[in-house]
Amino acid sequence: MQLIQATIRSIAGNGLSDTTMSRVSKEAGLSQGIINLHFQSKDNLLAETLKFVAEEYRCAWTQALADAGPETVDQLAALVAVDFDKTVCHPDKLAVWFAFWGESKARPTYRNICAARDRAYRTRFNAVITKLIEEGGYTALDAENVSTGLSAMGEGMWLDLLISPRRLSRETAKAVCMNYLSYIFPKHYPRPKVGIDRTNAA
Amino acid sequence: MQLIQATIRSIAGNGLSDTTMSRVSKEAGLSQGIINLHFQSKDNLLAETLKFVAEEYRCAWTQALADAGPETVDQLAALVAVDFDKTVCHPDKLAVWFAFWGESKARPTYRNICAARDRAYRTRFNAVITKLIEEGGYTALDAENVSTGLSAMGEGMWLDLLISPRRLSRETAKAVCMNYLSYIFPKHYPRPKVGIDRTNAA
DNA sequence: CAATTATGAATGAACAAGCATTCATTGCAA
DNA sequence: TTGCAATGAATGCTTGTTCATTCATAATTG
Repeated sequence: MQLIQATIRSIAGNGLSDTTMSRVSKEAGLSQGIINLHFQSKDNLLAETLKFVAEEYRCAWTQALADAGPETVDQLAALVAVDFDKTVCHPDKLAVWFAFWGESKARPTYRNICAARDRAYRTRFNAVITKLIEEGGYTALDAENVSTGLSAMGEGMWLDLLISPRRLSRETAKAVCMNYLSYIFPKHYPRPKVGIDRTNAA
Repeated sequence: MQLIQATIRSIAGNGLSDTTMSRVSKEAGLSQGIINLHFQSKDNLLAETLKFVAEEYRCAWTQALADAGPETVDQLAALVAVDFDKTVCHPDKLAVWFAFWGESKARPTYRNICAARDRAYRTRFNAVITKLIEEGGYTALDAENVSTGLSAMGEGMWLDLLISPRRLSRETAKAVCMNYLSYIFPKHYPRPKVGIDRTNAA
């Protein structure tokens, strides 16, 4: 939807607290009243925008998992990779996530949408990691611990990509996560060559 | 300062976009005009609030480093621990960080404060990790990679603590980070017993 | 086939509510 | 009396929302 895309751009460009009805409709090239016509209220537009981004994320990892094939190793690598996918990890989308996370403590609506996304993803994530631990005989590992740490690392990378995109590229961020995997699951992921790629990708 | 504390509580309770001058002054138990008297403008109050939290964080890790003694192993453990310290990792403070991170893409003022905090911290963090790599003869490790990953994991944990404080305690979050360290620096950090503590700390 | 009507999306001026900011006034301590 | 921190009513501006009106297209009619 044209208006949701305009909202995403406005949040990225003006911040959530300076995202007004008139700015969004101007961004969309439409008139003032158009948002209330289609979304009833501003609150609703914002909730729908968050839902849109969350749904896009869900689709991305579902598809990635399907494309990865039957091997658990590939499935886990695919789940990590999707976090740094061009669409999902777009600067504007990152800004949207952080904008809503910042408000989520005060707004149950936002928090619930975020928590639901998290639950769905983590359930699947946990299952893949549990399977890899079993298949690989990594008896010393705890699935909950690994999945909590790995997904936290991914989210922290998003913050770095949001705040200092100059210092970090999506590729480098992914490489750092893969490096973590290579230490946790040494039999399944190659230890990358020393040094992180410092070429600055757009 | 009384007004900055009130601002922190308001951001945590109402969100940044519903944090108004009247709400903050009411929260502080003072009158309408008081903020402009002491801080000139709302923008300035918010910037000072962010600076306050950033400064508090800087003091915390500086002190932690001083208290840790001369051993590099202890220094790194102290830097990880401080992220989950009761004061620094307080729910309201987390809400403040995420609120400003969410706006930072649109507001250079906020972004600069965040980036400055990041630079100072990461320089020190990197130095400690570099030293441990040298001392321990971990030739396969790249300091930049390890420090990027570890600090990202810490920030991701903050998000989990903000969104789902029920699922995760500060202690558990720290344990997950320490588990990462035990895989990266096996000679220096004990591998914790399997399973993460799931007791739900307040 | 042309003329007319019906339909629903889009408009933008108007409105009340809430906002940040100002400043003449107050209260209090020195 | 003096000096200064604090007040809170008043101000002008911006916000979200409404709704009578416009516009473009589809359906109906003679």
